[in-house]
Amino acid sequence: MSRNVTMQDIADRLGVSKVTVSKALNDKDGVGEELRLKIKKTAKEMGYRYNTSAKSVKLGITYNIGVVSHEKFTGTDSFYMSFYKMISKELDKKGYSAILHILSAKDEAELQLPRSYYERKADGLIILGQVSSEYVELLTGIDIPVVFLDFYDKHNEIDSVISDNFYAAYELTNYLINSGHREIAYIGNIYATSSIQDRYLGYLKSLLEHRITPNPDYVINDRLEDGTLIDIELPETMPTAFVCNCDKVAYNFVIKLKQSGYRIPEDISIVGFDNDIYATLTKPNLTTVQVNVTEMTALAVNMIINKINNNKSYGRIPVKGKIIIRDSVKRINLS
Amino acid sequence: MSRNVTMQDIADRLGVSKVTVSKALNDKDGVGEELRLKIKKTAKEMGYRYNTSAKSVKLGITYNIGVVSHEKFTGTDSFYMSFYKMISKELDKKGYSAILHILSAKDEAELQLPRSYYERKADGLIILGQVSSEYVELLTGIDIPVVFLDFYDKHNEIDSVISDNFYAAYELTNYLINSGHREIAYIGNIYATSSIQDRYLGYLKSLLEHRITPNPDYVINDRLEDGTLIDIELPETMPTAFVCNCDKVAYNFVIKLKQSGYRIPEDISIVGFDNDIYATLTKPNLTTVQVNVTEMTALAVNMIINKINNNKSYGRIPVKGKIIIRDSVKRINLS
DNA sequence: CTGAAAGCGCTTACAG
DNA sequence: CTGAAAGCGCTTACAG
Repeated sequence: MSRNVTMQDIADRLGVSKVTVSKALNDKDGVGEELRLKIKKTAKEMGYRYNTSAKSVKLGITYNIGVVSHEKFTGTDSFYMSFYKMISKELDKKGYSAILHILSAKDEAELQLPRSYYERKADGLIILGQVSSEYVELLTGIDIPVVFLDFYDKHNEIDSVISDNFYAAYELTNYLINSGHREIAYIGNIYATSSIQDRYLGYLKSLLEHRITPNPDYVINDRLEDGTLIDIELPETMPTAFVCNCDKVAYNFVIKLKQSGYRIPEDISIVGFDNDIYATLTKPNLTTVQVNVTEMTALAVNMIINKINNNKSYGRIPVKGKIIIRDSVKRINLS
Repeated sequence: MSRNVTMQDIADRLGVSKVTVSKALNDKDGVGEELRLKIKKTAKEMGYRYNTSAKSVKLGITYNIGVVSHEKFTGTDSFYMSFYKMISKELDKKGYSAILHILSAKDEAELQLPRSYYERKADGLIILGQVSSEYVELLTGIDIPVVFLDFYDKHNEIDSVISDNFYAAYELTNYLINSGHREIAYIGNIYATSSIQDRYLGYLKSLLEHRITPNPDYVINDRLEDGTLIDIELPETMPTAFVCNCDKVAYNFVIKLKQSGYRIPEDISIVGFDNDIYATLTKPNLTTVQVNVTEMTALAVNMIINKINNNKSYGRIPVKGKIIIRDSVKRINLS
């Protein structure tokens, strides 16, 4: 357990220069194959550990990526924390490390950037989930690359990977209509997040395409703009189906419907979004949409690394989700 | 958005030396108060960002902590991911960043340490959750401090913060006995993790203290040693109460009991552990134990930082949990 | 194929 | 209170 073995130490032991050691360990040209092997072997024997900091000073590259997510999205049963986990694994594969920064509401309001930025600990930032447009504005002005994940903003210059909420909601509503439903409501605060909004728009497109006149009473609020869930009010006249903006809300809503005496799916059909734990906790199990976390993660990681290396621009990249058919939708006999 | 402002740049602008700038920005002695203020102001104006890498080369300190957690503990509804989130926030408060490393079963078996170690990206490691004893052995031999969180090993030299599973299970079982129960079973594979084992032992102590002879049929397996949950077999003669090693298992078990025609808590009482999402998903809501994540996190973070700075040793520190009384236990009339 | 020199941005004694 | 000098461990031209 020798303290701080350096390239110089290896060089001394072998009677070569540290330049040669550096080349050998980094698999660069300019070292004989035999010598390279010997150097690597000696490095291992001596317990050499690469000093990333030293490399960073010289090259200005840390091989760290900061991942920023708002505290309001990272509760106990958090989708984004498992997203972060995937990002961390994916970055690790590519030789990078992931530094998480939970963005507090206070720091967001005061436009405080994460430590990894102020202290040059990261070469780029992945923003996981929505932040205020002021904060987006701030992020577009900093001098390291930024990629937005699962969220986009009206700023057209930002690079983002999003799940194709619009298209998925459109398909899901089509599915409902093809199952014979005509009275279909949407549950979600369409001003709270762009996800909820886009899902609403996809729902709306499906309605319009099928010449179903949208009913304003059928757009039902589920939360405050800060994300706090509120009690969902049933409309005066009930539709035959509800599109819920997420499985959790669907779960709560199904309980409420049952308490009001409705049977699912006999009386009321329900679809959710996310395919998270609530989808199968709900009885009957929810027909829902599964976000393709794996692909989104891979894309975002590739984007940030490419942006770091050659400053590429990508724009907004939607990733298709997948409809999971389960037992919460009734097929209505068409008259 | 000037690229790469350095201390030298600030010094030049102000006609002082970079040494003075360094002292001012680090709040060290040796600069006039007025000059210090002027330097800080100029740094801000010029958009100076501290270069941690450069500091690290000189000082050998990265202000990063690696957090290592086994992939098997970090599923979708993961307790450990929210634990990690707390750690990240707590470290941030102290000026550190948290680098997550998901330990794959393969890397664990091959005794591969995380990148943050091999590349000197971290000053210390927090191990979140159980790893194999070979891996623990490996970790005790490395030359940066390590703190184990929510897990300990027979190695007595390791520093660890654990929830006091033993004591909590003891109290929980006492509560059952005080409620009139005498036939009490324990559900959990007592060889799978030290948590499950300690909870079992606390249960056992309570039994012994109350002169209740332990019944071997009342220790019931719930999982394979790799963590995969298995179907729980009901004992031939049913006890009046079950201590489940975690809420999730309790949740599944309650469903099974109901399917077999038992009512909870009228026929069978149940207690869980963890107070996670499953505690309130279970109907009736579970009486359970809440792990004090906040305090455990704060302790672990303090420990690792103190170990880095003055190599202190702590040993095994248990943190008390809190019993949450809900509706899953029946008070039996004592004859 | 191998290596001497310069430099990345910072901090730490030490001298004035 | 202020700063010149040395050095942390590495990499990048460049020369041999």
